[in-house]
Amino acid sequence: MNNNESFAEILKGLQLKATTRRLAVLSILSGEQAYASPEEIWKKLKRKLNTIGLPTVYRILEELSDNGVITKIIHPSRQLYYYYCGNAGHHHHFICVSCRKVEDLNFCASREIENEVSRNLKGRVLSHILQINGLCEPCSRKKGAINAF
Amino acid sequence: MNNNESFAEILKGLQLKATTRRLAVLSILSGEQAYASPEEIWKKLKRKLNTIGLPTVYRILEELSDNGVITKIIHPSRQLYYYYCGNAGHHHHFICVSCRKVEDLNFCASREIENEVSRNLKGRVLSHILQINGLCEPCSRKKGAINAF
DNA sequence: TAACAAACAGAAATCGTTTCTATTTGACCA
DNA sequence: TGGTCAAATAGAAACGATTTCTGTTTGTTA
Ligand SMILES: [Zn+2]
Ligand SMILES: [Zn+2]
Ligand SMILES: [Zn+2]
Ligand SMILES: [Zn+2]
Repeated sequence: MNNNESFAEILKGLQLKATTRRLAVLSILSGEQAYASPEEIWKKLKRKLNTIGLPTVYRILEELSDNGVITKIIHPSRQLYYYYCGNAGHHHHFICVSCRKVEDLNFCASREIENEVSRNLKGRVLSHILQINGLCEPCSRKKGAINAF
Repeated sequence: MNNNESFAEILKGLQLKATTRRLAVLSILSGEQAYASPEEIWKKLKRKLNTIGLPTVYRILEELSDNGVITKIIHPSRQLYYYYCGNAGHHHHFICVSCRKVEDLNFCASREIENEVSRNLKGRVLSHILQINGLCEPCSRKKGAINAF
């Protein structure tokens, strides 16, 4: 089973049509080594498709993100970025604000948090954000990398 | 020492002038029970000051947030919100996406994360986000509250 | 292959946020 | 207390990432 077929399966499972556009977005994104902006993804898509609108890219990225197929990056600049992470299961990310590399963290405090919220606050957790912003090893050696964002 | 005086001290410590505008922003924000948007804060400021520009509000909020005096809320809608939290020391928040209440969490995984990043990834942590989005106790009882944001 | 809802293109609008420049203010000191 | 100067601000304007809208196309199912 190649990537396109497995992506089609994923979309079908979410009751989303396996359109050329959606498969192309997943193909591009899964080939990226770093998180990418909607416009960057759009520019790459235009090379392989006759026509593709930027609003379509926004819509597809949001759909896939809402369904957990891709990850939305919370960038300090507040611009939107997305990343495809093959790692199944709930986890969080260390992102490099300089070169945009994404690395998995094997840590999540969701249990402790859930306990505290439900016990002390009697509230209901809908979602949680845990993201570490920093510089990856190569970037932390470069002087001035921190100014790049 | 009243609030204004202590806020002036804080600003002085940050080498920021204790201007009428900055003190007014802190006064408004410290009286809020919920996180507020720049425009909402601006509207309240206009009631107590002759003139105040919206760009000024944005600038002051960002300054105070950068210096850790107030907290920036990472809202699912990606709009900017700020909150004044009197609780000194590093901590994180549970926010209600319906009524905008903010509650403190006594939990932060920064040590574990720092260890994992520096040991496994050899990277450098610049900042981390940990925020729990949900519904507070009263809102979780109301039907339809989840649709309010 | 026909039918229909879902998905899309392209243009346009939206609006939260930032930039810019002239003016005012606050901190400091004589 | 008044003078000085950099810091801070007002107001207008621009910005640009994101969203909305409408007519058209596409994918799925039978
Ligand atoms: Zn991952
Ligand atoms: Zn988690
Ligand atoms: Zn707090
Ligand atoms: Zn923390």
